[in-house]
Amino acid sequence: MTEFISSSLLRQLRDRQADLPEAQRRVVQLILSDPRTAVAATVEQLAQQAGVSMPTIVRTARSFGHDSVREFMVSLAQDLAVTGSHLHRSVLNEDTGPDVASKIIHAAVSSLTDLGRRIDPDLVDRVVDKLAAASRIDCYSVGAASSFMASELQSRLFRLGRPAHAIFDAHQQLVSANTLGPNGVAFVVSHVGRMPYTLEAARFAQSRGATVVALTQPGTPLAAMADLRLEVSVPPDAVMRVGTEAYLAHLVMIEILTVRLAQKMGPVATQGLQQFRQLLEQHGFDSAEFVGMNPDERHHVD
Amino acid sequence: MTEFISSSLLRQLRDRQADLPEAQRRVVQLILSDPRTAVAATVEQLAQQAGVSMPTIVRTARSFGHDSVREFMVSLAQDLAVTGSHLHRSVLNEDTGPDVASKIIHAAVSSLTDLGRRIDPDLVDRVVDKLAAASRIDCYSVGAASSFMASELQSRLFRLGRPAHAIFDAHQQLVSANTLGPNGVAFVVSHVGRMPYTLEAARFAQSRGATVVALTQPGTPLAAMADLRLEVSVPPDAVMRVGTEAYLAHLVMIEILTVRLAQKMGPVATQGLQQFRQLLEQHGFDSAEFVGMNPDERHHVD
DNA sequence: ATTGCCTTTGTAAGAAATTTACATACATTG
DNA sequence: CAATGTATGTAAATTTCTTACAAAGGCAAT
Repeated sequence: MTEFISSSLLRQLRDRQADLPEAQRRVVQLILSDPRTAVAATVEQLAQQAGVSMPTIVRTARSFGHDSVREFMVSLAQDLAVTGSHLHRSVLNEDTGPDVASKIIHAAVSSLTDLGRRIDPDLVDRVVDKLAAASRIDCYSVGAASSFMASELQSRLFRLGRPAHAIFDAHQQLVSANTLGPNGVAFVVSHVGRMPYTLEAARFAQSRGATVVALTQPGTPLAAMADLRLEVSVPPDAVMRVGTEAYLAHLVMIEILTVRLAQKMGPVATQGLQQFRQLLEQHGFDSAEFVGMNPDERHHVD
Repeated sequence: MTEFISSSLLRQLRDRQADLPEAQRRVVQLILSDPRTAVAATVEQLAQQAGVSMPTIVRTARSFGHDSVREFMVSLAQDLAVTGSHLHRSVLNEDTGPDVASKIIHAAVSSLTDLGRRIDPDLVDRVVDKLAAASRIDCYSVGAASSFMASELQSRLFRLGRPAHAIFDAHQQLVSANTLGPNGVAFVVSHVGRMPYTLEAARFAQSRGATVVALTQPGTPLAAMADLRLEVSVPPDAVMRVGTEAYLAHLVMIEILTVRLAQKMGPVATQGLQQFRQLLEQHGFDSAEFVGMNPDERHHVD
């Protein structure tokens, strides 16, 4: 239903401005220098400020593939809301408190929208089908972060009635790999994707007929060997920024997978979940804090 | 520098439509029924489709505090880019794969932008100052998710040279609380914020003079007793409880805190961090995988 | 070097869209 | 049942956007 917007108009403006004729380049520079003001301006104002004629504004809009200035502006406005005009996203020392918060949030948001652009629904569905049919799903991971992801995934799968386990210990991963068999799935979560022991376990599982699903970034050894690659690429971190964006992307990916799985497994699973939650709450547990959430609660499938 | 946009225009449209006169209500309904088309439409088209006159469109724009239709549309476009028009954001059974992904991502994004709107930079700075000055920072948490958050926080603080510990065990939380003292900080992470033991530990720490910082949702017992409340509320229409969105918000909040802390602690800390990363990478590690790891867990990798 | 063509740009007219001014209809209240 | 106020539409006025066309400059081929 909803389409993701083409691709950052702001970025296009920045990247292609050099190829443009003089007058249009000035227009682009003006827009780039203060996009928030620019979206609100009329063609006349823009022309005046950039020191060009009105038709040049129209031409500029057309240069970027829009039929009318109006359309171009709408596009720009949407883009602006997402990227917040932070083409330079690293936090600087002189940034004030609000700046820091805003930049970090914008970076997070744009990494998620990026995920949305890159995601391949067919691949997701193939993974989901695999998960739905698997005789066993073992989630391997390394590192605190990935461990959390793996156990989050495991608990969600488990609550959907799928036989899932989370395995963090390298040795136990090998043991698991040995027994997965042709209908088993080894779901490996590792952003870096080059942890020898875990890789070895995955390869072993694969050699015994299991399917290896990898949640990792593109170009890693893990991605290379996996049967199904859920690739999440994240912009390289600037100075102080550490992997938050990868976590966010992983979490969201896991949510997408499990929601889709719940949906595909139909009302039976969905109902079961609801009952489960009620049960938990009757006993005074808070299901959410308990084991992460179930997909059904948030995006209740009905 | 960057300002966050007022507050969801789409939501306003939905909520206030009942109070509007007939003709304007029809306009709002038309917009709401297909916002993507609406932003691109002209006043004339809109008027025709809604079965009203052109001035009514102008009036509607003004009803929502905008001087011109143009301004109104820009606002709408920005809003649309963020919330993706999913006012009803639950996933439906008939949604296709792309729909599901899109809805989930939009939900995640809008919960983050929401965080951006609500965040109080002064409060953040007060917390940061506390963390910078603390003689000890103990991070308490409960549940798989929060545990991850707490250790993530701990390891970041630790790498900034702050004496931080992550404590998940209720009993050990009490022990810690006993020894924190007046310059200590108990940083409690719990979205639900009503876990008796942990609460007790926090109260105990407080009674002994320590500062209690809480990362939780508004209105919880934890929020009520904390000295400094970092409140994260999941979007109001998020039906049930914690889910991915709360995690995302927590992670981002932690990032904001630690980045700000690094910044305030000056170039020394920042440099240290950079050197640390370089060191890791020289040794073939990817710093990303380390994030969230306790230093003593490092041997898992390699 | 000059001609001719192509590209870039601006001017000014034209078209389209938006806003205002005003009039009408309907309801509400004294 | 007037009188006032609100809600709406009509049509004109205004603003904004687009097109047509012409001028200026550059580049290649003669």
